[in-house]
Amino acid sequence: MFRIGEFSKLAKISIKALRYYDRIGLLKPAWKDASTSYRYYTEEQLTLVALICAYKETGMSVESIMHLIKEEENTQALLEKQRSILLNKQNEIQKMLSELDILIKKCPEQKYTARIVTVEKRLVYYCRGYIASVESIHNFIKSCAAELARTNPDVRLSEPDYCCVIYPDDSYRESDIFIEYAQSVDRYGIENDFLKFKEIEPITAVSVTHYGGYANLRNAYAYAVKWAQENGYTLKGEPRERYIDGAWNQSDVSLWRTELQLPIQKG
Amino acid sequence: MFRIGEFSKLAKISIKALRYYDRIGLLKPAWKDASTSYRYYTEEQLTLVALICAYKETGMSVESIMHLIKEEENTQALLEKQRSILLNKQNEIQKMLSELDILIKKCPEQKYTARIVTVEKRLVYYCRGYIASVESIHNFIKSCAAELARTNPDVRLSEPDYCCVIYPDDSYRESDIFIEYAQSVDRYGIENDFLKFKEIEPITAVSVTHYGGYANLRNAYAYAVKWAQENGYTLKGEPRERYIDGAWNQSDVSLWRTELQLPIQKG
DNA sequence: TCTTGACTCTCCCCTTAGAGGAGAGTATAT
DNA sequence: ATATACTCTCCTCTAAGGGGAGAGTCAAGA
Repeated sequence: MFRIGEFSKLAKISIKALRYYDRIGLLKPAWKDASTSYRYYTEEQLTLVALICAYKETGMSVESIMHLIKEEENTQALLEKQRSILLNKQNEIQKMLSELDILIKKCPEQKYTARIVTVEKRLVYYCRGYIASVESIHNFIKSCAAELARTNPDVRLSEPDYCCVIYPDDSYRESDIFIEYAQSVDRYGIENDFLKFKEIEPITAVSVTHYGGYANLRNAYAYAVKWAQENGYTLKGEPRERYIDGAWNQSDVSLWRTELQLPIQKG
Repeated sequence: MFRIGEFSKLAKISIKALRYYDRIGLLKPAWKDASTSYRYYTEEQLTLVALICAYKETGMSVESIMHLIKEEENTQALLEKQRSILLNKQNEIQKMLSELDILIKKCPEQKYTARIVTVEKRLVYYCRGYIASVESIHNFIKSCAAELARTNPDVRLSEPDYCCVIYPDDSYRESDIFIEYAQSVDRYGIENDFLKFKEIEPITAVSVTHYGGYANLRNAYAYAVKWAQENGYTLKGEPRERYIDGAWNQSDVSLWRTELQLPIQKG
């Protein structure tokens, strides 16, 4: 039996970590003196610590390690899950590096041009729901189209096309984004919980087209708002986003095209 | 002027983040109503948010972004620093992935063999200091050798060789590890704050040789402790580690060789 | 003018995996 | 008996906000 300090040196793990693992139940000392609260560990527990540390080397969370140690979950599955987490992180870092390169090279800012558009009153079908992130927006749009085809095979998409997304939530969020997708159609159809029809009010809006990924769509907003301001308009109503070209038809991100419509009124 | 909700939607940033940035001073609202505490933002601040978010896309900390925004530090330098941080993370993830592969493939455990060694009383020079992590141990050893050569050019390393590292700290730590490096020599020399001489007491120890990286040196400890236990010895004294082959002479990690000596006594 | 619903405020707790330290109790060698 | 080393629990801290409670505020419709 070793006291915590000696065990710590033999196991090459900090005392703090041992006490923490005791507390959360990952590794209880073999015996704890009830009167002094001293922790005592056995030499068999050295092997267990080695296993825990091996798992930790993979970047796994202590919670997952706890599952593994107690064999509550399938080991291979958890390891594979961890691998996919790591691959994900790798991708994120790749993205960050390329963003960094853009900043280091001081690439010229995108030039925007604004124009006034009027969107007539028209009939749309629309769906509201939550998406995990803006990257997965086309999956949502696909499921809307599929739902329309399933429940209203006779409804046709109409010209002039109108297809946009608004974010009716109070404020912006990074995840679990609440969105509304709308697409103009030629007639009313059958509604359900997910898919409904409505007439959208006509608006006048300042329109700005953004090329590229969605991360710097903010710049388009900033430009549009500034332009409206300078030209004596005030904003009124929910901004709309029309995803024209994107991951669904263009693999080159720089060809993605998104139109922004900020409803305005004179004054 | 926009209230926080509308500004949040236009800037595509959460209200919580805006309030947080206000609190830490990264982005104060253009005006704050003293009586209601309402925050009001201007359209110029949209551009600023876009910049902040662009920096955030690189994974930079808000603290660094604050420096960049306030132009307190050299922009290019900070960006390059961030790049090296990211490259570092990339390496770590690579390591984790290979550790994961080892676990998934259930590679057979290393087989250890223990033997009893006696280390005679002998004269050593020794240095104590802190190292950032066990990976940088050979740099420390190099600086010890350099110090000896500088201050005691006439002192020779003696046979039988004795060269080891102990961790005289109370317990194990991951970083800022306090170590003592010792190497046997043929005579006393001039001491200074860093380098000293002493005779080490003779010990009997159980010796186990470990091949490979230091991450699973724990297994060697576990084996040695168990072996000592089963053969009726009790541990007594600081474990010693002899780094025989390592990063300094072998690029292939699997060829690294480390000897563990756990001092024991019969009983 | 009143009300109602939407919006905003501050304050508090929560997240990981422990680190650092204070103050008090305990083991062991001299 | 004491000195020193060791251990205990408890507290606060980390980064970047998220979630929610309870209270106050704004703007539009009745």
